[in-house]
Amino acid sequence: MHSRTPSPAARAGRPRSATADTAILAATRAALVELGWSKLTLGDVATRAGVAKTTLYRRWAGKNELVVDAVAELFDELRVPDRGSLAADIEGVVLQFAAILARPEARSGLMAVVAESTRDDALRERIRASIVERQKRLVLEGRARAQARGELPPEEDPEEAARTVDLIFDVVAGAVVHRTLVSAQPADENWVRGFTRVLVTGLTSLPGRPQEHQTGTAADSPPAPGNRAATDSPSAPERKAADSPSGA
Amino acid sequence: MHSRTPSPAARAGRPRSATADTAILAATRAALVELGWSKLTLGDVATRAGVAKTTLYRRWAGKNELVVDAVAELFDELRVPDRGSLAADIEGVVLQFAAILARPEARSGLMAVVAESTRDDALRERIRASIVERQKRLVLEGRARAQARGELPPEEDPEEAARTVDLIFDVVAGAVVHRTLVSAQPADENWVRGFTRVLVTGLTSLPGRPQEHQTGTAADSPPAPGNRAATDSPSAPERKAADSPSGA
DNA sequence: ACGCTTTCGCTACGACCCGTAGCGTAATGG
DNA sequence: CCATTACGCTACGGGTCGTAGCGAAAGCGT
Repeated sequence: MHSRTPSPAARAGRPRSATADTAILAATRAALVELGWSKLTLGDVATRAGVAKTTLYRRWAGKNELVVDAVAELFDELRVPDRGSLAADIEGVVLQFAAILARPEARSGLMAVVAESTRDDALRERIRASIVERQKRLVLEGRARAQARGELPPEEDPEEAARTVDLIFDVVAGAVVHRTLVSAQPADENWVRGFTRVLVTGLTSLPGRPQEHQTGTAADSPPAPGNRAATDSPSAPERKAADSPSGA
Repeated sequence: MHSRTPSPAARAGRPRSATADTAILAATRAALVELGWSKLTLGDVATRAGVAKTTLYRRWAGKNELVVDAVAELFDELRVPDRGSLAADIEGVVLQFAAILARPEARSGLMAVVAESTRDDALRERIRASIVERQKRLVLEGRARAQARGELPPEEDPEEAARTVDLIFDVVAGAVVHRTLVSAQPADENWVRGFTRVLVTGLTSLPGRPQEHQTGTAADSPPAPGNRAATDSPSAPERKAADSPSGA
């Protein structure tokens, strides 16, 4: 063995410009603010970033993938503040989420790529990995903290717990998105307070597993409801060519 | 006064073909299914509908407005079934809503126009009037029914009540949309049951104006959080030219 | 220092779609 | 029968797409 590649994915030749990546993503967000999704063109982004249009196509397959990466960076700042109670923690996270969605580059970009992802499985997976999964971790973190405080009981059935996390996540993210983008009204403190009150009340005051009273089978869902924790390690965000310069 | 227009908006000349309208909207939905939003072209829709491309532009300002009208018709079938209890009624409506969102023409079309509406106020108003408002009426209907049953107390402060309706609407619609489009998992009976349980528990088991126990002021929200009930009567869907052939 | 490899900037290109103008024709109402 | 409006059709300039091809630049290994 003579030619050992010193580090993975640094094989040979001229390396990709890292500054170009950040410039392109920043230019994409700027273009989203000024033009919105539909009028954003890759040629324009390339000009703003000071690179050639062909460079863009060498790194991203198209507009969709580029915008996903550009928007994903906006969610890097999300944290779970320790405010002392479950309700207060949720309020804090929701307010942060709402603040991000209030920015025009997120508004116009995020929903557009989600819409596109309904016809493009690879794109949806990219969104899930780079945006959704990061948010879901916040829910897990908040639950762990609430359990440590004794506000929530420790989970018994892990599968049931996972389903609850998914439910909470859909409710929280969905409500904020709908309030912000569809109803077009600010998710300000008042709204977040009312929303959190309903959510926390609904979560804490319902018994662990009440009764499968009416409709029928409630807990014997088949073993594979989704594809939880089955699409992770391989086939990362899968850039067009090779390396993965996006923050990560 | 001699030239009395016999009926409003039927002034003179050749009337617009009503069949063409339905054909165009149906063709739009078909194109959404086959091509999705991004690859849908107006020329293609015109060909499918058997009309000239210019006819499309005489009636709709562009792709956005056309798709809004085409998708809006999908929501005509929404009803509030009387299942006997608030929880069961909500489950019924949510399941209907989920069924509509499961159709590909709604998935790819709805989110795309919502995304576009973030930069186009007229488009957002069109969506609100033709889609959102219709759904919100279901919430009002369900609440009235629950009040008649005694499950919910009659509202005291009408402004507070309106705010609650908006909150419920954002939570329900947002959660279903997020579950369906972002998480990309079916909003089936099991999920709807769990979601409804949390929502109904949160709504009913919180007293009308409880205690500002931990987080702080919970009820003294300022009087004007949004601009409710201020954009209604004038400037209807405002087609491009004149008449309004969409179902209505 | 020398190649080898990969990236970069640039130009040019065919293909496609947009949105409109113009024309002759069809369908109503007065 | 005439004014008015809608329709189908064709054609057009303008813009974007995504790719190909080229020479030059920037690293790595020997």
